[in-house]
Amino acid sequence: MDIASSQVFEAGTPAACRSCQARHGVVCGALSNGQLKELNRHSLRRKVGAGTEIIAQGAETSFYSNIMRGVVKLCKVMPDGRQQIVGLQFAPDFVGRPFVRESTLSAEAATDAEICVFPRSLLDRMIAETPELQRSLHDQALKELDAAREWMLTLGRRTAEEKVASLLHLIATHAEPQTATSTAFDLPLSRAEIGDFLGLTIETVSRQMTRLRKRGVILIENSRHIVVPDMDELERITS
Amino acid sequence: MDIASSQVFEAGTPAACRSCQARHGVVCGALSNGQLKELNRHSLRRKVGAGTEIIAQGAETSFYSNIMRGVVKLCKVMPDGRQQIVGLQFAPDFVGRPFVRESTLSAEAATDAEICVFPRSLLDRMIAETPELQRSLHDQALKELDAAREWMLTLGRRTAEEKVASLLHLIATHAEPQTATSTAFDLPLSRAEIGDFLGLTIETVSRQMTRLRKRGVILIENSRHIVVPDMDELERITS
DNA sequence: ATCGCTGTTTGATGCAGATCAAACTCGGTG
DNA sequence: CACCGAGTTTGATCTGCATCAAACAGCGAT
Repeated sequence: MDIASSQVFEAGTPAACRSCQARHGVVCGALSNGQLKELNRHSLRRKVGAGTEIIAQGAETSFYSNIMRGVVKLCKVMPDGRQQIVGLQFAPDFVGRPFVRESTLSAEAATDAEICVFPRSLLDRMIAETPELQRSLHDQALKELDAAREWMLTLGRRTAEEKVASLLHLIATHAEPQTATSTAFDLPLSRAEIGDFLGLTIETVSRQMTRLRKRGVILIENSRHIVVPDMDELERITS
Repeated sequence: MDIASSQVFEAGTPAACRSCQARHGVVCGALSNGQLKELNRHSLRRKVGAGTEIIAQGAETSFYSNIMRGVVKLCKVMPDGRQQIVGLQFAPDFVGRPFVRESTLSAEAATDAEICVFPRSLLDRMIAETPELQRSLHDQALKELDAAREWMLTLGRRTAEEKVASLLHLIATHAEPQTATSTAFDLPLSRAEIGDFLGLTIETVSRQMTRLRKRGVILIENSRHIVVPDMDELERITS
């Protein structure tokens, strides 16, 4: 399950990363053609199944990734097992903590995903040489900081109903296919994961979902597929 | 009360910022002598009283600051008045959101403080020209991100008692004068502010403080001055 | 001193969400 | 098909924190 396993960089075939050449991803967009070529020689595109741990909490990291497809959750767990999701990342986000060897959180694929994996040492060097890349990662860090703080407000001050509505709004906003007002999307998270993101139990999440359904705010096609007839209505509940 | 008032930069006397020359602060440590001189010509050291709003939520910001002394709280408030503190900043932290015109949160002096104020346009230019400054601000953003995520765990998954212990631990860690195991410090926050940081009410904060006192974990010399006989004991409660 | 104001503590009661428990759904498997 | 197990929903009850209410402490102004 460990993406960092040595065969990735040593025994694996370092295939060119076509997506990166196409300038997807936070990292590749900021590089020169020469750098991109070098990065491609040492990077590898990987498909990972839902639930795969990409980075372990407390472990040394030897690589960074770009998310090319799918959703990755960032998790913190306490010694007694209590758990909190502290961020959701979507393509084309960057995963990894520049400059610091040890990760204070775990990153896990929430859905099946494709990621583009770079050796840490190489990317650290490129960051140091490329102000534009530094800037690009700085931007992402600030974006994540805003998201984290917005979520602190949700965790600290919103009711269970508002929390669930906020989560649905967040997912809907990041899901691609949207019509004018109505939106349909797949939830990348189970009820348990939603609970861990919102600081609630499974049961409370479930109850709030059915309350929203009974009020006509959402349709639950199945537990993972949601339709929102009117996004404004959902946003209103968010507060 | 508005620090950004025009007289600061137009009518005020732009005194040299001695602290910055001494390389305090996140910004000044990363600049060349020439840049520092230019920055000094346009920056101003200001004393602000506790409660002064430095940046208003939703307002355009025309300046950044370095905290030279005191504590600054970062706040988000909801339309209905519910409020969440999303960060505490101590000297020599940087205050302001690079690259973005409008602030999504307010910054307010929690204690009497001294800050070093720079015009936004000038510092933005220096960031663009100075990779080391970019790096320095990037580092701070990552540090704040780690802190925000750690606090998300506290908000989502810790009990009231653990929350209060976590806050005391946080403050104790950032307060300067510490003996080997025992620590004494001033709380920079009122009970109401602590509640807004922890997602609790004033009453619950107060009750948990007296519980910790009765158990001998802390001494409350007065409501703002705390002694922790054994930091390990406090840390244990934090979980 | 006495007043009045603001912040804090303490007490009594209520309720949102946790916990405990059981039924239901659905996709996979022998 | 029946069976199983994991995930989800629903119901009954409990509890930690919120809410409502009142006393208390500190402190500047008169």
